[in-house]
Amino acid sequence: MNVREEFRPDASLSRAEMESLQREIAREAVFEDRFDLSEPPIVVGVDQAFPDEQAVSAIVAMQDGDVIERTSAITDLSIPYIPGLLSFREGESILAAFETLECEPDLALFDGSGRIHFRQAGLATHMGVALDLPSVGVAKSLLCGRLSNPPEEPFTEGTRVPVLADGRVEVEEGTVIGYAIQTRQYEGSSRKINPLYVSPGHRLSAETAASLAHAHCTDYKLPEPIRLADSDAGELAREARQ
DNA sequence: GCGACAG
DNA sequence: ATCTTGTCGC
Repeated sequence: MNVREEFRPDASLSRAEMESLQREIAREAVFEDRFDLSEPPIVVGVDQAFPDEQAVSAIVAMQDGDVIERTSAITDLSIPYIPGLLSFREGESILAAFETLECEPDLALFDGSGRIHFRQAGLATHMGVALDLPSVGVAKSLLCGRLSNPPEEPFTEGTRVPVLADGRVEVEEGTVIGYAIQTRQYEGSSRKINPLYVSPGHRLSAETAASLAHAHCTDYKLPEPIRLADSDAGELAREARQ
């Protein structure tokens, strides 16, 4: 796939420059439904693993329930993990992997936040804008924002709670920036499963992002394309270490 | 100083 | 994320 070079994450930028680029990305991002899905749509899941000081990004493309392509890339890591700047640490390897992808995806699911981000430019938003591809952020914990009228925990399976912008997000407070979704839950057990925090990356509304992510959680808590990409990345990381 | 922090 | 064994539950 083609990459918009002005948005390629550059780890040599200063922290202030990274934050400034994120504000530009957020202005470029569209948090409304502006996409067309081919029939049947091609959905890719993206995930990373980190052997030593390197980043492995794996992409799994699925269509109609089948895997149609798998690809990956490995790059050196140059900056540490800093909350809010994740895409600058992991973005280069992700884009490198996309540049080897042969099929034309309709949608990408990322492991991390999209609009649920201090400057509304999380990993899924940054990558979605850089690739001009409809994207969704699927996080396992909440970076910022707050739940709106959450029911009593643990949430029952199927529960969907709006995530609202709080004082830490650079947008009008109360804006719906994503959803907490309980895709799986135990019944009659003392154990509990945490919800997913889904947010639009690019070209999608929060509602559509939630529905699309949820629709791909066929067998497990995580959307299937992400789950498979996670296992691919993990396996490639083991090989890279040895 | 306090609180809060995706992967 | 990563370092890692055992352990609980079906």
